[in-house]
Amino acid sequence: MRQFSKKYVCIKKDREFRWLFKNGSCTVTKAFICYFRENKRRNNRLGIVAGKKIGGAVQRNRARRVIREAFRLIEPELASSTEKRYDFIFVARSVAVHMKSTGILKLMRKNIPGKLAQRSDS
RNA sequence: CAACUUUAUUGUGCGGUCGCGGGGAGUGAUCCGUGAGGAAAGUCCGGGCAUCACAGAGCAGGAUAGCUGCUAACGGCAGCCGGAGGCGACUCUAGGGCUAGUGCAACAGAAAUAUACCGCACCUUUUGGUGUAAGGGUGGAAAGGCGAGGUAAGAGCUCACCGCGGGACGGGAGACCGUUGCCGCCUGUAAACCCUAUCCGAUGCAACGCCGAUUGGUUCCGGGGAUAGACCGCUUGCUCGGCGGUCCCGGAUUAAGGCGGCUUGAGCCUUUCGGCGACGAAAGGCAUAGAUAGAUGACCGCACCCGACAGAACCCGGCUUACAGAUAAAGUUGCGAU
RNA sequence: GCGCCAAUAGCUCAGCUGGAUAGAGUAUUUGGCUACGAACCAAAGGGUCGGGGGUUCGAAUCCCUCUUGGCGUG
Repeated sequence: MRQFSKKYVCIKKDREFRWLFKNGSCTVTKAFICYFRENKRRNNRLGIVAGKKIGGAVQRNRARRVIREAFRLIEPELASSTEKRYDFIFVARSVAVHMKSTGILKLMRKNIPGKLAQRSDS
């Protein structure tokens, strides 16, 4: 298990990861599995998990970078569309290694906003 | 030209926009410059560095194993010697000692470090005895091989040649090589125990050093409070009595956390000199990651063969393993041409 | 990152020290027992001993190397 995220909007602690896996909602695509839950902070927070399953260090780094880049692009859209802020954890799957970040971004646009809306309705 | 052998280098490149780590400049917005590998890998060896231990020596345990050198050191490298393979360039080689001792050698075979089954010969006699190791067969291995002499039949029993071992002599720095009118013929296995020679203290940056409060734990010290009652420990088993503790404050210690260690080091490049070479010496030049859940991605343009294996985590020297291709040098063999 | 183990039948393990037959339990299949099953009894099949190389007459075992799992350590 390997965890990563950016400095000022990161999820670091092991217990936070566990908490999200247990209590968060999730959505699944071919490239990643996304867990998310509303938080009470000012920022959206990000955590990425790239397990040993998907390959060596090169493959894991690649997956992390691609997901992080895609999240960087979609984050302003999420922030502007709703007042609420969320914690996200992306678990990389082996397909993500061979994808471009634009491909991941499309998957995120397609899946995430809808799911967020669903949760806030219910 | 074809088929090879060896060695070395390289590992998409350039420009633009956004994004990330470290550094520098600035009050600041921001700007400048920099940012993974030959294996960064496996963690198989050797060091540096750090803490602990340590008078010296020995035993035990581990490692290495032709020689001479190189080196901080090595199980690495260079050159040479011996052995094996190849027409050759060349490649591979744990390569000390079973003639120090002990152990092991299944099955087969008469017999496995010793012997006599079938044979062969002689003597007795119809069955044994004696002498043999030519031949047969077994096995990885059967008292060196082969020929002649010799003999009842045979045998290094004797002789010539060859092989191996020892001694002597000569050459070499040494491993070794050569000669020999001398002495011998000894199974294999030490990646079996072991012997000989040389080397080795242990643990590893999650080492180690420093900082650290309104927090928690632990034990100790100092001061104060309480000793009405309760509880715990000690005081011999019980009762009484006694002593210490509980609560508060301060200090020490430790854990989460932060900083250092953290990149200038046996450094890299060029030239000259010494050396067959590994390498060493001198001169000149270069600044080249330092993260701490862990930094390199996305998009656009151009070119081509459309880019392999793959990501630093204290640092070096090697080894081993993975690797699409591209380039250069030296050399061998074969064919053809001149 | 550092330190250290293991790999043998479908599954769980022994054999490795000290070299020459790969074995046990379980599972599978067949037969018996039973009215039928379970249990029990008897038998059978099933092994590149993780891969490669070396030492040896001979390697699951000894040596080297690679691969795959697992453990410890803040």
